[in-house]
Amino acid sequence: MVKEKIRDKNERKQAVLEHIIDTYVRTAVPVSSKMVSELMGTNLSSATIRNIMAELEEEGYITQPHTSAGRIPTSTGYRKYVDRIKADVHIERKRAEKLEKEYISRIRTIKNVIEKTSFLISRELHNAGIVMWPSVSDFYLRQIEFIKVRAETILAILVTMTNDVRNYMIKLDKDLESAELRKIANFINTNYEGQAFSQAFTGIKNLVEKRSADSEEITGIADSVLEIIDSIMDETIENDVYWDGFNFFAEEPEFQNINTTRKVIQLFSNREYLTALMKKELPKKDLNIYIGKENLSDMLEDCSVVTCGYNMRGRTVGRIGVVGPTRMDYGLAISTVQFLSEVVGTKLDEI
Amino acid sequence: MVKEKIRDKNERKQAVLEHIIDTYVRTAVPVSSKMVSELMGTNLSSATIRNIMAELEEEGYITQPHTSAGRIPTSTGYRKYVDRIKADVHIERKRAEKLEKEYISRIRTIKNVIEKTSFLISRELHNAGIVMWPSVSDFYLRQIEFIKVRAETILAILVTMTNDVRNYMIKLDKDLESAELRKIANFINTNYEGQAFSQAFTGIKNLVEKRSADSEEITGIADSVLEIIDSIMDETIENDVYWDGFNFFAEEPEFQNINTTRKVIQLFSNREYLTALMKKELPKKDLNIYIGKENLSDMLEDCSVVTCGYNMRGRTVGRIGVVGPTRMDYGLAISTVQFLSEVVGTKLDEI
DNA sequence: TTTAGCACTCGAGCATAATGAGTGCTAAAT
DNA sequence: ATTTAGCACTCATTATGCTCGAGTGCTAAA
Repeated sequence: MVKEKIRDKNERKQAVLEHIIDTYVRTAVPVSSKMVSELMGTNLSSATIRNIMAELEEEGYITQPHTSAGRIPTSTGYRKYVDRIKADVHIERKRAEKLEKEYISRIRTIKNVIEKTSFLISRELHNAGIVMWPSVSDFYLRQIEFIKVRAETILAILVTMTNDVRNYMIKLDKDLESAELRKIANFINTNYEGQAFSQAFTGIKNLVEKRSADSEEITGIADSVLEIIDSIMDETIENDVYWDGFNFFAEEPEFQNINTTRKVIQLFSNREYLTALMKKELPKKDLNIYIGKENLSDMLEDCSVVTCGYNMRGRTVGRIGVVGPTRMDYGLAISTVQFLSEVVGTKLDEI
Repeated sequence: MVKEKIRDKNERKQAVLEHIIDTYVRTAVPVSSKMVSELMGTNLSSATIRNIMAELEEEGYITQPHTSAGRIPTSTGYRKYVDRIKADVHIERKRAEKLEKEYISRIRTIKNVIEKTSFLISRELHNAGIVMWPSVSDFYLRQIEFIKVRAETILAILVTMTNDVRNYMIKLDKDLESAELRKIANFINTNYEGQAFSQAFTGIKNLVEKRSADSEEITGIADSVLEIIDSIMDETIENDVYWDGFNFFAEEPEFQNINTTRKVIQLFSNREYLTALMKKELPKKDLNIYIGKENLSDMLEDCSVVTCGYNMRGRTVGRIGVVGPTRMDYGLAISTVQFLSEVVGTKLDEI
């Protein structure tokens, strides 16, 4: 019986926290006990709510900007809220269908998917949408070609199964003839089409290093092949980040604060940080959420970042996400990012 | 004699305007008559200066934020100032040498030049540096290759004399064999290496359309060649814009004003506008300056834009410039942009 | 034509007070 | 034991009035 009561109480407390967060997210104004009391269907007076709110403040979930103001959630408060809702957040069928339809036209390359997705995230959530490309080494090889640009310099062109194209200028120790280059390209194209670049490259390296019989066509120039492959592998390991909708920040009331503004601009002026942030979480497919001060960088201390990995052929190869002020509709953000990460996965597999 | 006096007077008036502008640009604080009187070496009292300032205000060159404040320049004021100084602004030898030295290392491609230049502009002027790429059709052909990606789809790869690479996916009406593609590439490479792409392409079109004897190698597939050339020409006509140092805006006092801030963010969130702005001025090599309200767009009404064309092999093919608040050191901006546009020209010709 | 001198204007800074939203605490009610 | 009515208290916000001083415009004298 005692246990029962405690659970009741905790649930009520939780409900209060949720109401505070929901309305604060909507209005950007500190929430009063009276407000919460009205929102809770149960007829609890504001005085009771005040007691509960005092406890919530004690526990660090909410805080007062000043004595005679209502409460606003802390990072910890948002965290508790998010941890509670994240498991059972689901996108509405209608929204899901509407979003999926946006991918119908002109989605032929990964680039198309990346751009469309960051656009959709920013439009739907009114915040900056960010998308990390798969590393080129995770793409699938359709074709590789080498062009001799001048003595000892070649241009390697990688065409992926998704029709994205990458090129790398490579300086070699030894000069190669166009015919030799064609031989190498031919060897790779016939034996490795459809494989991931990383896989293809390690495959080639193994074969060449072992001087395997399968690679007799290129035995004479084995060293150069290894040199080429190594150079390309160096370049293809990077994950680029693309974003859109930074301007939505300017519309948020948080933007009144010059200091916050400066930090956000700083953030979006230096590519590296956002890239590092997403890269760190890359291997996992899971949803990941950093709220306010949970972010290690000052630049992000007034922001939250919600990201989720996406798969290509069953492997997690990139992440998509949203960056916005801490006062963010986490439910919507989670459901949208999570859903779109699935869509990105399917689209990538479809093309 | 009368004429002589009037010139004296006008010159004095001009000097007052210049002092107001110089100090306002430095301090961002309205300039008082006392201040100006001290700055002018001549011993004119503040009362006299006040009379002159009243005239300047009458004529629309300066304005008062409020009755008991000093004066700040208007767009017209800046304009008059700029028109007066722009002819005899020259960069100091030392600065010029220092800037030129920055281009020593790792400048091998146009991309390197573009990125270095926008970085230098933003660093030197503490404002956003913008650089418009030459259109690909103005690049010089080192090599062109075609890769057959699948039936009726080919990838065209353009390598420029500066080692920049562009690729375009082209859908054809008719299928072509790899051998045929190689023939076309070969034809172009042997006959047009070193020429500007635009020139090469029109040359090819003429030849092929006339069924000239010089093009007998490719007569069988003339239609396809024309189709390919047309597709590429469509794509290569664009001028991309690159920028850097947007974050410097956040440090200017103008940034305290949320409204200005919003507009500036809007501006940098939509690529098209800046591109259009520079494109419009492209054909001319001249320095171009838009001050405050002279800009047609609201987004730029608190900003000024200083741009200058740069040449490649004697033709103006792109522009570089700076975007900053109206309160900008125009002298420095003009000399830097002008000088760097020359440097860009030489560097492009060198690589 | 210049300038000293002075009245005038107006923003900035500061103190004071009223208002009211919202709280915390206590004592009574359930 | 829990809830709540009631009330004192706090403090941001707004308004008001005040002084200070920077800067002006104008006038009359130099």
